[in-house]
Amino acid sequence: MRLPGQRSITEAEKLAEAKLGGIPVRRERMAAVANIYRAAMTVRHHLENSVLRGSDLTWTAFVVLWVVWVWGEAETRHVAEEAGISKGTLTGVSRTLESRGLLRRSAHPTDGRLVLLSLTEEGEAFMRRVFPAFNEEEAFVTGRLTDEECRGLADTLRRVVLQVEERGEERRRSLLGGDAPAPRRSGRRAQG
Amino acid sequence: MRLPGQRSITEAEKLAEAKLGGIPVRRERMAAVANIYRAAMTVRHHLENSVLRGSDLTWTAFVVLWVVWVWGEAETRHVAEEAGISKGTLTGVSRTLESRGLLRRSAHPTDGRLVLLSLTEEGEAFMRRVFPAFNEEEAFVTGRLTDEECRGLADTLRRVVLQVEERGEERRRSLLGGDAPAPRRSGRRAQG
DNA sequence: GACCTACAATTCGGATCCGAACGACCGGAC
DNA sequence: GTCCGGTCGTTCGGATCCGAATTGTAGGTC
Repeated sequence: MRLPGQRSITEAEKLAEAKLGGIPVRRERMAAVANIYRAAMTVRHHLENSVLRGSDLTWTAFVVLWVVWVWGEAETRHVAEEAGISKGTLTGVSRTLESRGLLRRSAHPTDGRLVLLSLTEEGEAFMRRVFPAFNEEEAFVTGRLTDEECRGLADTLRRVVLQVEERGEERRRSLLGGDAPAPRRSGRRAQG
Repeated sequence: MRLPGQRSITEAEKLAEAKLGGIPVRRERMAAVANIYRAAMTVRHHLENSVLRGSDLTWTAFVVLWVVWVWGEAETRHVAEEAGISKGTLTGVSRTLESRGLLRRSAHPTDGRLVLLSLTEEGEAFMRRVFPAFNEEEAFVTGRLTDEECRGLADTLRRVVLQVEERGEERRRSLLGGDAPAPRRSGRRAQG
């Protein structure tokens, strides 16, 4: 059991504490969000530079393969949603994976708007071979946690995701106060 | 108190369970890593489309500003490390921020190799104005967690980061078995 | 001085990445 | 049939993003 004073606060968090002396801050919330993102990037970096490097796959490409693998066959918008990328990004990633022979893109039999993604036999073989190694590294990065801590962690994080999925859109609307959201500086412009 | 059977497993996790029936998998580890990344992307997306959208700043640009803000003045390699991006990416991001008048780049007084980053007065004012709103959204996304759960979450995630930081490099070396890591398919080639 | 190793930021090829605009398609109303 | 609102995937401008190659400086040794 750790006492609060023994937590291993990072150097950056200490500096933030000093800088924010005069500003009211919800420090536990700040620390929680900062560490969610830091852990995610650290884990991604480790996996990209261990198991994925040998196959020259990016994290995103692997996630897309994984989603299609467990779903069997899926419509692109659902894959994009589950993989956490935009539809436009998926178009590019799935083309890359198709060119490597791992993914197949086929038309929906009755709805001409839809495109279905599925793994080729080579893609299936790839996942059967690489996923165990991937899972080994997942075990490595969580090596300082017990099984029960992993379950608790996943459960806690699911509640964060659920909060945003169920209340996020409403929240963003109320923050804008009815105004239309500002367009991004980058991105496609109206027809020239 | 939740019982194991009442955890809100996502649909994808159920499908993975079925697909992996014949493969030995450390399921708690898989769920932990998957939810770390999913939560990180969900939170990032919400913040980019709420407080950051109005200022037309990306998450990465904001993180860089934040790091420089709490550090006061810092060398670029340290900022890149802390922000979780490569030095090359920081060169581009800091140039973008400089062009908007939020960040200043200055030469180190004695070491000509170093570049120091600091906020302009406009950048300081920006952070004093935007950070409280950012922190409000951090509180929103963690709204279903208690203060104590946030502290526990941050503590658990720090242990994941620590594991990779302290053992990751050695681990990646041993996985490669002494071989040099394969180069990425993308990236700069030897001089043509 | 010349030379060399170490380390700094920058350059840049290729791949992502977002999201607004867009074109193709669906399905119901008329 | 034609229209028309809604929903697909794709296109594409601009910004990231990585990391190997490169350029430049530091701090020696000779």
